[in-house]
Order: sequence, then structure tokens, then C-alpha cells
Amino acid sequence: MNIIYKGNPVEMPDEANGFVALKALEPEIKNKALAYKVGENVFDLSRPLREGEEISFLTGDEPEGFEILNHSCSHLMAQALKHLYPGVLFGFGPAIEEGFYYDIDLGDRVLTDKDFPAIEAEMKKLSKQAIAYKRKEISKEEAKEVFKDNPYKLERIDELEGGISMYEQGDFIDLCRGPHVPNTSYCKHFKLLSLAGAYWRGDSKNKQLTRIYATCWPSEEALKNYLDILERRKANDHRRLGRELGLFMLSEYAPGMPFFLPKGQLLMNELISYWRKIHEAHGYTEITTPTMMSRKLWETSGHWDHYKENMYTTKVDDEDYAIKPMNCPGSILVYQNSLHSYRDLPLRYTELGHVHRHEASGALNGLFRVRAFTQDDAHMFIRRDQIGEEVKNIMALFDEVYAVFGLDYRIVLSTRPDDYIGEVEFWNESEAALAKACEESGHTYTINEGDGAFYGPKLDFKLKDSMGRTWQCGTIQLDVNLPHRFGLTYVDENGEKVEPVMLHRVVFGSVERFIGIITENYGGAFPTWLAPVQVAVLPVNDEAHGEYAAKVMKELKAIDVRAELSPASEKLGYRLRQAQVNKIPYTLVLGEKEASDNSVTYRVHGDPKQITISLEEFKKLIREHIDTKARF
RNA sequence: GCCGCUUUAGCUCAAUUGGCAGAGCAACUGAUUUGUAAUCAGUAGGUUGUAGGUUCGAUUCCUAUAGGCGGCACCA
Repeated sequence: MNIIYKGNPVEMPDEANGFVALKALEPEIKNKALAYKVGENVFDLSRPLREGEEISFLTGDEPEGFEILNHSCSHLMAQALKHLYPGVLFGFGPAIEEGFYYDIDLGDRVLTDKDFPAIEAEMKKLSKQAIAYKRKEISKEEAKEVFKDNPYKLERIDELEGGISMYEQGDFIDLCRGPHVPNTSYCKHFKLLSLAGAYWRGDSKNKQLTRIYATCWPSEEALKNYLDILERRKANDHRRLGRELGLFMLSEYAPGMPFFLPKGQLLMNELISYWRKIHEAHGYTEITTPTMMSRKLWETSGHWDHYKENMYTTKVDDEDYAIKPMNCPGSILVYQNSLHSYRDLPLRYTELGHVHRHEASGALNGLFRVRAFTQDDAHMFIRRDQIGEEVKNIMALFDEVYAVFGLDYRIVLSTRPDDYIGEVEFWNESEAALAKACEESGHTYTINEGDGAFYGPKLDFKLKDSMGRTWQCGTIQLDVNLPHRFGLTYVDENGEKVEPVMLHRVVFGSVERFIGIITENYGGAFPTWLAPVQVAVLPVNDEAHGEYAAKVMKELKAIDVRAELSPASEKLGYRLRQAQVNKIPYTLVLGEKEASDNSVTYRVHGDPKQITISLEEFKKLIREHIDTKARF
């Protein structure tokens, strides 16, 4: 709710209720407003209005208000925790996209989700008491005195500049910038969701605190609705859909190394065939390099020193070998196989490289995070002056690919890290080139300062899964390190040997991860061209219509349509249900009428509407949906 | 790797305080040949993840270990 209030400035703050700014308001707003805004600044309702200020109110129904509500609720939870677990120390407790968390140090005490009801009960009790959140501005010295028993808060105070604000609600006080809702009764519809360990300040060298995730909503309906959404998201989980639709499996004999079942393999093959076509159209040529190569190669590339912990190694004839965790060194050997002129650049090699990385056990997650995966890799060898243009070309290809699948993405530019190599000048130039390529192709991006690889800056393309988590899929990385280490050259127009720049990039990221993403994005109901089974053929009666059904099957197969016959040993209703449950795009019902005039009655997945057309028309219609040429 | 949870039939889940391990769906067999989201009947399916321990007796309690889930850290 965005209401502009242009009334007279209001009198002094009312400490007891903290409603001063609201006094002049209509009742319906009064009950929903959580804070107010003057320009871009957000304030507690208890802050007195100043002469001439134009204000708008924030409610829990909009993101900024939701954040305030949840942040306030994290203080409420902390107060409850303080009552239940005396001596508990608090770290950070911010609002997050769909709720909030608080990191706490309970000493030796172990918290489990069985403790949630007691914590929620205490929170409800405190909520009913409508304890006011009171803002106090104090000096650094005073703050240190208040938080003298909490090393986490003291560490934070030391970093803060100038005055420090804190919020007090009854017997609980917390270091906080605010703003907050007027009192604890505003936080009424909450639920504790899960527990996790989280390193203090996100550093694995530090102590691990206990993190409690929870969520708070403006109404009971909104909370229930959110909990329903959480349930519904599970139905689109690719791990569940993968099992139900027979796409892939995992085995304890190879943790993190997916097995693709016949239907999943069909899907992957379609994806790859599309991928090959679009790369051919964009001037790439495909190569394949060995899965396992000698230690000497990995020493030259630097992986043996920098990546050994994640590499699977073995001995062959007493010599160390490593299974490739990346495809770049192989690509480089291909580049070195011949001499290159400046006229040949950019040179673009693609490779569907099956790589192995020994990822931490706790990181594994379905197809999203695995130990063996296929990178849809490409390496470009380019001149330094070609960086901007080439990155733009890549981004154009990314746009095309993601659009085919209807995927939204977010771009992150990662810049020079502390342990960078090369000249600062090159870094500045490259970062600017990447940023410019984004802007010129009409994309916004955020900057992740210092998160680039040690050999160059990168652009990451992040896609969302059904749980709202983001996964890096595409990436474009600039690299001057490997060309240097391997002594790569091309001959320029003066006959001089010059070192090329290398670009690494993936669009899908890994074919496995991408399959996970699109499975969730489509909810398992793949578009016809990708669907493992495209048409279900249902004769009404096997004796009478079986022959016609066989003819339809044969004709569909002849035009490369993947059709599956479902014989009449089951009732039609049952077979229709199976086709829907298996998310098959087209279901054909063939009976007396269809057999007599060479027609089909079809329905599309998720739509009960029945349409009857001639078999020839249907063949044409389905071919149009399958034909990937239309996508170029 | 770290924190918490979890593991019972192919899948989803039961099993009172430690006392004969059960259901639905799926599978299989038979009957049924059906016009738009589940036909009926029957059969089979398990060393309760694995290895130890406590106990007269362990799915249940304890220890270790493996896989999985949610996070953290790491990362495509």
C-alpha cells in the first residue's frame, strides 16, 4: 500500500504505543502499516514526522514491508530463545527473501526441530504482550558495554562507523539498524522451518553457529498460502519427477554420478542435438579430447597444484594420470596441434566433455550438484582486441538458447580477486569489456566484487530451480593464464608470434544440471520436441481398432515421432489417466469413427478438450512441434 | 567436509511402553475389450541401509558406518 500523506507534521512521539505518525490516518491503514517511507528512507512509525515530509506507508504485503516484518520477527524469536536458553549468544539475524533466520551460539547444547513448538509457544506469548520495539541511538563505547558478554556483537560493533542504533523490546536488546514494526503483536503469523549449521561470518575457519530458519506473514491466510507453496514446490522437484517419469537414477555405488535411464537419455539426446545445431550455426566446430591425461599436462595447466583435491587420479604404467575435471587443457592441445594465423581467429572449439570432480559429500544434490557431469563447453582463442565482440556473440547465443526454454536468468560479473595473476591493466580492460558486452546486449548485471577466477574475470548466468534457489548455468570466463602457461601463439600480420586470449564458456553449464532446471521449470511436462514419449495411442477396442492403431503407430514412427501404444486390456479412463500422469504431450483415442475415416481424436496434456482431425493433418501438426529448425 | 534430520516392500507411509513387520499404489496371474483421469478377484514381494552392542527378546535403545534431505562452506 503506497499512500501519500501530506498532512500536518505530527506532535511528539508517543513512547508507549509508538504510533505518532499514524495518528492522522484512516483506521484501515492504521492496522496494516508497519513503517513509513520518506523518499527512499524507511522509518519506524514511532519516529515523529517532520515539517513538510511526504510519506508513504509500508505494509507486509509488499517486499519492503515483508522484510521489516520478518526482521522484527527475528528479534521476537531471539527474545524467546533468550528466555528458553539462558546464556545463548546471538550472531546475525536478518530477513531473507521468504522469511528470516537467526544464527545463535548455544554452547554445548544441541537444538533439534523437536524444540520448535516450545520456541513458537514462547514467541506467541511474547507476541500477545505487544512489547514495543524501542530504538536507541548510542555511542560505540556504550554499545560495547551493553554487549560486553557477546563476542559476536562486539566484533560487529568494532566495524561500525559513527553512531550505533539498537532496539530494545522488554528484556531483550539487539544491535540493529532497523526499522521495525511498532511492537511484537505485529509478528503473529510465523513458523519455524528448519535448522542448519552456519559458520560465523560465512568462513569455514570460524566456529559453526546454529541457524534457525523461519518465516512470518501479515496474516494467517498468507502464512498458510506460503506453507502450501512449499508443499507444492516439492511436486516439481526434479529428483521426484526424474524417478516418476523414469528419467534418471542415482546409486549409492556411485554417489553424485547420475545414471540416465532410456527416457532421460532420449531427452538428453534431443537437447544435445539442438545444442549441436545452434553451435554449428554460430560458427563453432566440435572436438573431443581424452577423459584421462597425464599428470604432466595438469602440472603445466596448474590444476595439479590448485585443484588436486577435487581430481580423481590413478596410475597407468607407473605414471600418474588424472581424470579431467575440466576440458580446457585438452582443447589447448588441439590448438597447439597446428599453427594459427591472426586471420583464423576467433577459433571456436566446442566439446561435450564428461568431467569428474570430487565434490564435498554435503554439496551433492540430485542433478544440480554432481561428481560426474557433461559440460557443454567451448573454448575460443581470440586476439585481445576481439574480446568485446566475442563476448557479445556468446551472449546472443545464450539469449537464443535460454529463450527456447523460457528461462529467466540473472547475470553476475565477478571481478579481480586478491590472488589474481597478470597485470591490473588487463583486468580493468577485461572487466570493462564484459560489462560493456552486457550493456550493449541489453542486459543488466550485478557485480560480485573479487569473485573472479585467479586467471580472469567472468560473467555467470544464474537460473532458478523450483525451490527458488539459484544455480549457475552459463558462464563466460576470460583467461590469459592458460595461453601463457602453455606458450600459445598465433602469427600476426607482421609475422610476429603473439599470445592469444582464451575464453571459456558453457551455456547449459552442465547438461545434467540443465536437465534438472528444465525438468522443474516445465514441471515434467516437456514440450513435444523434448518429451521422451510424444504421443500415446489408445485404441478403444483391440479387436476392432487394433489394426488401425498399429497403422497410426507405424506412420508416426516413419516421421520420427516417439509414440507409445496403450492396448485396451485396461479401460480407456485408466489409460487416459496414465498418459496424463506420465505427462505425454498428445493422447490419441482411436475407435470406430477414427478407423472408418482415417482420423484421430487427440487431446493435449493438461487440457481435456478433444479435437478430431485427419491422420495426415495430425502428422503435419506434430511435425511442426518437433521440428527444431523453427528455433534457428 | 561441517551442523541438524532421515533411511521399514519398486513408490508413499503404518507398526501402543522393547514382544509374531502391515496398508495403498505399482508388479505378477486370471477374468474383463472398455469412447476421455483409477474394472474386479487373487498372488507374490522384507535378515527394517550396513556392522557391532545392550537385552530372554531390538524396526523400536546405544555406538560406528554408508546413502539421502535441508542448510553452511565450496562450486558448473
